[in-house]
Amino acid sequence: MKIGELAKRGGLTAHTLRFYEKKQLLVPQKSALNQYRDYTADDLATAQFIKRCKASGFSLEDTAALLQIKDAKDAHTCAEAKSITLAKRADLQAKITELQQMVATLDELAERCCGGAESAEFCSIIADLESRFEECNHDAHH
Amino acid sequence: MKIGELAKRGGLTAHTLRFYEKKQLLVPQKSALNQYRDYTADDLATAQFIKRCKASGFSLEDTAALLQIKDAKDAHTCAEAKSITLAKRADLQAKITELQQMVATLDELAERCCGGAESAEFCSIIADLESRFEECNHDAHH
DNA sequence: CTTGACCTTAGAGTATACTCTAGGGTTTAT
DNA sequence: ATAAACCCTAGAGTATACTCTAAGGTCAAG
Ligand SMILES: [Zn+2]
Ligand SMILES: [Zn+2]
Ligand SMILES: [Zn+2]
Ligand SMILES: [Zn+2]
Repeated sequence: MKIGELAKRGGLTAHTLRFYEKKQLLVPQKSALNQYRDYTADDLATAQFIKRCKASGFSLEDTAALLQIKDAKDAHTCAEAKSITLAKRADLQAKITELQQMVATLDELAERCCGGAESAEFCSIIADLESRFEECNHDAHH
Repeated sequence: MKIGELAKRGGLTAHTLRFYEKKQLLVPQKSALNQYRDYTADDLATAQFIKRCKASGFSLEDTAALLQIKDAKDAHTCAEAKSITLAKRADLQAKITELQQMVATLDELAERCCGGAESAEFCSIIADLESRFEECNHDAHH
């Protein structure tokens, strides 16, 4: 099938498919006649594999490694696949922890600010970011 | 003070300070004599304000808005500051939820794979990503 | 046979936040 | 006075994952 059909069936764009090809993730045959890309059903399966990798949080680099395993299973091991998976899990968990810390900080910032239409002169958020750590002085502007 | 001193005292690099200047976050005076940047104590405070914004999860764009409030408090309100803060909180929370979903998926992938040195032919991780959803066939390679 | 839909390539643009380089001038200390 | 250390600008490079454009060739329907 041509690139447009694979794009439609795979739920991605022709641009993205050409990008994946440049990255060696999905390299189709080319028609000898007109140089159009000619994708097979296997190529569609690979496109879906890539989408699942993405949905699971893998980078394109991880995905390339997983594709290598998929395409030559005998030459690879469960250990490799699991190692990639657990490494990514650890990455994401670290990122989550970092973001949760930020959310906690933002909660602290927000909960002490009145959020009103008054001047920010006594705003606790600005004060905290300035490291003055004063209370949002409500008496002063309410 | 010159850029190197502010960098050292603020815990960032001169490159970063020039970058922030290009982004209009922190624009110092320039010495008439030699065109060297001339930072004040207030500029140092601003650099620290920016660092705290970053640590709280704000983008440089958010930070620019917060700096505008900080530098003209009378012209801004608590509502503005709180709105930026809560919007960022929501962003980060959404990102966390997305990442947690990915971690859950990775956990499912990993827990059924033996992680052994055997061929990946029957690896549940690869099978799942191929959407075959088989069990990691341990009998086959153990 | 023409029109519109689709295909090709190479390369630039988007977003975020830096990070670094080249080429050249200034300051400071010995 | 000279060398190390520091400063300047403009612009390119890094990372990730696309996204789009320009200029042109091909295909299918009426
Ligand atoms: Zn208030
Ligand atoms: Zn406030
Ligand atoms: Zn196994
Ligand atoms: Zn396995």
